[in-house]
Amino acid sequence: MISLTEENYLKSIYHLSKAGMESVTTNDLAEAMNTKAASVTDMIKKLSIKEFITYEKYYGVNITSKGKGLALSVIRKHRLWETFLVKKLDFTWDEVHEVAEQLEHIQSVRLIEKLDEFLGFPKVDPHGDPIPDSNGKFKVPQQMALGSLKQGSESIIVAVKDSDSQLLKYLDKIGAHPGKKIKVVDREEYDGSMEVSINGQRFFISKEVSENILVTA
Amino acid sequence: MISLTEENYLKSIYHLSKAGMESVTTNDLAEAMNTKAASVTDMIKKLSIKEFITYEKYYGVNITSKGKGLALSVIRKHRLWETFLVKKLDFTWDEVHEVAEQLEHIQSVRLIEKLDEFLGFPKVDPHGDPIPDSNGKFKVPQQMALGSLKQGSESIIVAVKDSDSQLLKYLDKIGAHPGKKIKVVDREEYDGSMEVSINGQRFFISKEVSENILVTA
DNA sequence: AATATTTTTTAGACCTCCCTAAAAAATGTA
DNA sequence: TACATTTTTTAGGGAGGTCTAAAAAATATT
Repeated sequence: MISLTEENYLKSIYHLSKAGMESVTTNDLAEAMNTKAASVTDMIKKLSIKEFITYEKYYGVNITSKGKGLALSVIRKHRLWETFLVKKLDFTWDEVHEVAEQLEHIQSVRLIEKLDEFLGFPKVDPHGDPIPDSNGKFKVPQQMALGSLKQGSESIIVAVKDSDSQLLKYLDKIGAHPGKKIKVVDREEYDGSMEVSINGQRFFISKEVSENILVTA
Repeated sequence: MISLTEENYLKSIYHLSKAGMESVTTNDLAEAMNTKAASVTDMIKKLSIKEFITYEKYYGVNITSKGKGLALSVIRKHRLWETFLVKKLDFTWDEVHEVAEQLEHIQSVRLIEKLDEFLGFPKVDPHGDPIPDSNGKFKVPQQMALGSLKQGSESIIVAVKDSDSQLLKYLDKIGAHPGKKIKVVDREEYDGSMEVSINGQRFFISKEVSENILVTA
């Protein structure tokens, strides 16, 4: 049996190792989990005994395929629940994260298969992130940060990186949803800010924002 | 903050005090919670400090109105989720209990209000039990055990007492759902068994079963 | 290379919830 | 009423998860 806390650690380890490639450090994990390094050391010992990760003292953590499988099943549940909340219960996309953090830990294979079916087997969640299938497989989306595009280039929004509620509310306001076309009208090299056009309207967005909008060519 | 375990204790205390009227004993609670009397003593101390119950040594436990409110909100969630599982995800009524036991602990007022709306503000769950509103109010159903009816009497099934999966599967098989008419054709005083007719078909049912079928005149 | 700084681990402790064993109170019986 | 039985509580301890403080290892600086 795996505990709720262990699932959350595993999810963080999975996400951190995707991002950084290198093995995950104790400190990174402590920050991600909002806890102290000492607590992390305790937990990673347990997770490595259970063979969800491999762990070498003073070096860091690597996720095993067993661990990856479990992390992906939690991520699958999280994204299906988010989709449910937005599509069926009319939540806005900035409201779903917190609740999905709880729902992702419900243990019932049948429930999640039925939910998937009920939602029409969606491939991405409301933020544009891919939903793994029951085997943990999903298409790696061809995506890059809007902030890395040259002036004049046009692209389609596919996802939003951060799930911060403030950011999502803002993107909602300017109409920057997955699926929408976005054009880089102007780009300021000094501070990385840019002027973009969405739905024929123009907006100035900061570097921070432009790096959180993921687009495809 | 209230823990998952505390919520479960409170729910049990609520149900036991409904059933027995008297104050709830440590042993009853231990049996209901599948734990030991000593553990119960620990927990009821905590719950009484938090003023969800009053507790007198060697006497027993009484639920406070604060405690009742919380128990009812958990019960509301449980029954709404059961309704969701049956109505939207095509679960059968014998499959829902276990999953609803987990879902009932999800903390989000908004979620449960939206879910209620999505389901069309149902008044009873799939087993015929009333769903409390957000203030904990619900109509106390006029109901009695089928087993207490005289030979020849006709009534309508309103609910099923036990949520045991075996029982529910059996009731499913004979078509004994809430809403259905049922007639006591014959009644055997020796062992309390009876012959009943549902949908024009006749079945022999044991005393145990007849006491778990709740009907209204 | 020696020293200073940062990161990580160990040690010891606390809280929650559970347990077993034994003591205390309540209840039943002769 | 005195004794036996049952119920409940206390005492002490264990597993999961957290923390702070201090030690150990790794890394950076001079």
